[in-house]
Order: sequence, then C-alpha cells, then structure tokens
Amino acid sequence: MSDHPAKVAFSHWLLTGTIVHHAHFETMQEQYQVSVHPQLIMLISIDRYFEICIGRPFLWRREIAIQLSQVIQKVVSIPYLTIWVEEGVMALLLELPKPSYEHPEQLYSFTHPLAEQVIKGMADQGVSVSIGIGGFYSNPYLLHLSYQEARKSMIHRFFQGNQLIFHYQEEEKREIAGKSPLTNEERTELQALVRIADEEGVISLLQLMLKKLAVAHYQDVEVFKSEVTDLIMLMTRVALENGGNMIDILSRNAALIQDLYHTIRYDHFVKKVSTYARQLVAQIDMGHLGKVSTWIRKALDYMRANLHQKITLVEVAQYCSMSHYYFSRKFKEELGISFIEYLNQLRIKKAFYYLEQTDWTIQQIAEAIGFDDANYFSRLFKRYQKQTPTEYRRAKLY
DNA sequence: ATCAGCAAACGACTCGGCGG
DNA sequence: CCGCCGAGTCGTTTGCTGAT
Repeated sequence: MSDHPAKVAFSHWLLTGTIVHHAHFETMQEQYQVSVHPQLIMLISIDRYFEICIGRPFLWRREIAIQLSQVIQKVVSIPYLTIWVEEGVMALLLELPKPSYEHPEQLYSFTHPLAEQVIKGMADQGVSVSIGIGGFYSNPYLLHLSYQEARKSMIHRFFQGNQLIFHYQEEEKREIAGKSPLTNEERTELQALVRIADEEGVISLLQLMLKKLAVAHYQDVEVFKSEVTDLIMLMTRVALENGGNMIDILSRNAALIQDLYHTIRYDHFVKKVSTYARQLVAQIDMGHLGKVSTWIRKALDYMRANLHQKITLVEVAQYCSMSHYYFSRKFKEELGISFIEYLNQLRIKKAFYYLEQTDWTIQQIAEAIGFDDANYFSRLFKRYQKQTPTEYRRAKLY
C-alpha cells in the first residue's frame, strides 16, 4: 500500500513539480524509501462524488476509498504510487514497463485496458468512476505535467461521470474534428435494429455509439451534441418509414432536440436519448403487433436478439417453456403468420439496410442476418420483394 | 379449455451445378 | 468469384387423439 506517509509525501512532490527544489530524484527515492519511478498519471474520479455523499455516513467515504485501493492493488501489476488529490479523486502514479512510447497508440494500448479494468472493478462494487490519463514523461521532474494533462482531459463538466476514459491529447485532434468516430456499419446496424424493433439491441448499440462520440469530442460538447442529433434523425426517419405515427413522432422529436440543447449533464443526456429511442421502437412495434401475449413478446425479443444466428422453432419454444407443436400453433393464431414466415420477414427487413448502405456481398449480408446459405437468402428475398437482392441494390443505387 | 404427442403433408432449407 | 436455379433432405405445420 502506498498510504504510507513517506510515499504520500513523495507522490505530492512529484505531482506539484516541486521535487526539483529539494534534491536529486534518486536521493529523494532513497530518503523516502520509494523504489517506484513513475512516468504517467492516471486520475481516477468517483463520478458525482459529492452528490452520492449526501445522506451517507462519514465512514462511507473511507470505505469507498479502501475499495478503490483494493481494486487498484488487484488490477495494477506494475509499480505504482497513489495519492488522494482531493475528495473523490485519486491520482495513480504509474511506472510503465517499457522504457519509451513513441506513438500515442503504444501508450493507449497499455493504459486504456488498465483504466477499463479499474472502471470495471469499481463498477462491480457498485461505484462509477471516470478516468483521465495524462501524457508519458520519462523524466520524473516533468511528471507534474502529466498530472495537469490528466486533469485537463476530464475538465468538461458535461462529460463528467459515466465511466468514461479520457486520454489527454494535444490540439492536433481539432484538425480532424470533422471526421466522425462512428462507422457506417454502426449507423446501418442502428437503422436495421430500429426497423426490426429490437429495443434492447437499439439501446445497447446507441449507448456504445454515444460513448464513442463522447470520448472523441470531449473537448467540444457542441460537436458531440450535433452528432447525436444526426443519430436521432437517422432513427426517426426509419420509424417514420416503417409505420410510426408521424404527428406523435415529430412532436416528440422536436421536444427532445430542444431539451437536449439545454441538457448540461452527460448521463441525463444519454437517458433522454435512450427513452426517445424506446418510444420510436414502440411505435414500430405497435404498427403490426398491437397487443400480444407476454410469451409472444418474449419469443419475439429472443428472435430479434439472435437474428444473426440460426434460430429454430424448437429452440424458441423451449425458451418460452412450451412444446414446439403448441408454440407453432399459438404463434400463428396470435400473429396471423407462421413462425418461419415471421422470422424470415424480420431477416429480410434487416437485409434492406445492409443492401442499401453497405457494399457487403450477398454472402456477407446473408451471414449477418442468420442465413447459412446466400442462395437461399437470394431466393427468399425475391419471393418477398419480387426482385433479387442485387437487383434491389442496383435499383436503390441509381 | 389447455396443452403435449404422434404422424403425415408441406415447404423451408441445403447441396451441387451452371452462367455471367 | 458471385449470384441464380433444380432436386433432395429435413425442419415445420397441422389434423387428430388423449391427459389434465
């Protein structure tokens, strides 16, 4: 443990950059009996610390500090020192294994997984933390710069909280600000999931995308917000194209965009966007489902979530604790079409987006939507759409 | 009324071959 | 190599029966 007063004092010298006034680094190390040679600072901040402190006993603060120390001890296998720089914020001074890190990527590939482990370790204890990571300095006299960078990286109050990791970067990033961190595949997948009304799928992908945007645009909330607005419009369009109530959706949409503009906390922002996405999905769902029994809903959720792989009637029936004979019968009774028919429609719906918005081969698309055989997919597509997948793609393109 | 099981019919899916 | 088509295989559906 580095709670030892000498180590704390030593860490303090390093963070404040005042060590140089006192003595040589090695002399200090001997004097304080510290063998660690830190080159990088990771700041671990307990999310919304003061907010969660309210109403808790004072001892709780100590408990949470001990938990964090334990997690660090468990996941950090390299030499380190720790020091609380303020309530709820701990600095982790790390001695990295390799002598130099010429490219930022080399550094990230080491520090990022470590930060993720700390976040996960604390999340397991029910505590959310965010982490800011400063630059690498082999010279210990410059370590205070790493500390300042780590602080700077997490300075924007909008993004505070929610288990995000920020790497300090020079201004260089500004140049490529026009480039979105999201891939076309992710956008396409999001649209496809909205279309098949896979609520959980939409939410988890959406949250992943928001996180990516947050990390990429932590220096500029406005850019972040405008990218998210694009995503919202993307989902809205799909909902409108697929039978959502236009007046209802558009009024909610307008209210949301207004609201988001004034939202000053990232977690609230994410929650509002998620709620809106759920409402959109519900709109599509209602178009053809209306009210169905809970077991049907359960079966459909299962089918949507596993669409990318082989799904059999027996498997879904088992999932719903029914015999497959009975399941097959009741399924058709409630939805008007057979199990396999419904499953195929779901798959074909998803295929539209891949055809329109990716350049994947028919084989790749077939695999992505759970068909082993691209030939079969082609034929099925033709039956529903009166044209083959390639014809459909060409028609959409020109 | 609800549900499971059997058997037969049906059609969804696979495999191999063909054309662009 | 990619995508489409024909024939065979096997999973799905459905009528019927019987148990709870």
